[in-house]
Amino acid sequence: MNATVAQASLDHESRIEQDDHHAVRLWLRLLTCTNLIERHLRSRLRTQFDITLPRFDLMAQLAREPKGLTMGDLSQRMMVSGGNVSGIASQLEAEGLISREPVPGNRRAFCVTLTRAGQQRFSEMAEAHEAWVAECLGQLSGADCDHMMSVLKQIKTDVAGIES
Amino acid sequence: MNATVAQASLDHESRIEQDDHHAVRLWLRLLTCTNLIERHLRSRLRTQFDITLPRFDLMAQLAREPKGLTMGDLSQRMMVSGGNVSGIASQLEAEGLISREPVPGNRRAFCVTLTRAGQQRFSEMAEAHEAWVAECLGQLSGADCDHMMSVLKQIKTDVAGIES
DNA sequence: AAGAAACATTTTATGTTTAAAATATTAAAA
DNA sequence: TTTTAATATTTTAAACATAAAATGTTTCTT
Repeated sequence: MNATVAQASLDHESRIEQDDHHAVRLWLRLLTCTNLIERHLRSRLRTQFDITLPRFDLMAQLAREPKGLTMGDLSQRMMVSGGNVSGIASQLEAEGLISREPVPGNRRAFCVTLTRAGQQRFSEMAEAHEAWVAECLGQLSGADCDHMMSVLKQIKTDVAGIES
Repeated sequence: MNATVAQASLDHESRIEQDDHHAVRLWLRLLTCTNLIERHLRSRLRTQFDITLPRFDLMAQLAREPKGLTMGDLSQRMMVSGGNVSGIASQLEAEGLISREPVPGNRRAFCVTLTRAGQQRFSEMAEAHEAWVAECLGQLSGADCDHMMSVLKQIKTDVAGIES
């Protein structure tokens, strides 16, 4: 990684370089795999329900919180920018799937909830979505699934610790 | 998954439903993890080298093929649309990092290669990029890494088989 | 050779995403 | 009270992404 390292540590360095290469290879495969599935789901949502993945994700967050969420909550949970949530929410509101109502004690915030139509629509989509995901990942053994879950959890922790 | 299934198969069905839930949970974690790392790399590339991930990816493809690639090759390898490659390549060309030259025997195609400056620039970035990825994934044991690789390979195959 | 089909790329229109600026509200400090 | 800082959201500008149309080239058929 650094051409100026002492020759005495060459073995060690080459070992580290190899590990780095392995890490990159794993990363590329991880990325390809995720993109493949994401593309698949995106395409199905488009063709079957004429909806985009971000819109579906926003509705999924709301479905988990019947009491509603603020725009900021949504931004945080979806891990996207506030401006992004703002745009997506506008579209969903125009379609009558969500509603934005002012919060009594706080004139800055809006409480976003699924409308009746939104709940109905989402439950249909969620069922199909679950089946599509199972189609992609269902072939994995329980052990593989568990192992992946724990490794990914560790990665999540590792990455979160970097920027601190 | 289907509310109309016979009661006699309830155990079996509930088992399937549970597996589906597991699949969704795994998918969400996979997505979160990948996004986390991608965001991290994107941000580092931006701050350290003032370049975007797509531009870096395009240069990475060219770095692997010193003889150059056509626009169509790039589109296929990067798994993005041709129009997209066209736009990204224009910018990189304007910055003098790649060059597009006509192919002798085929006036339709262009051969895209890294310029001298592009090679130099990319090798700096690649070194840093590798270290960043290792920072994210380097804590994994060799066994975990190998296991992930094989599981992801299977997933890739499974997903590819769906749309056929 | 002429026309049709396939190929390689670019352009256009539309939509997504982010960062940053702008707007407005609330809370805290002087 | 007035200023300041923090909060919540929207708007704007730029990059990215796709599909579809347009352009030009090559190959195949007849």
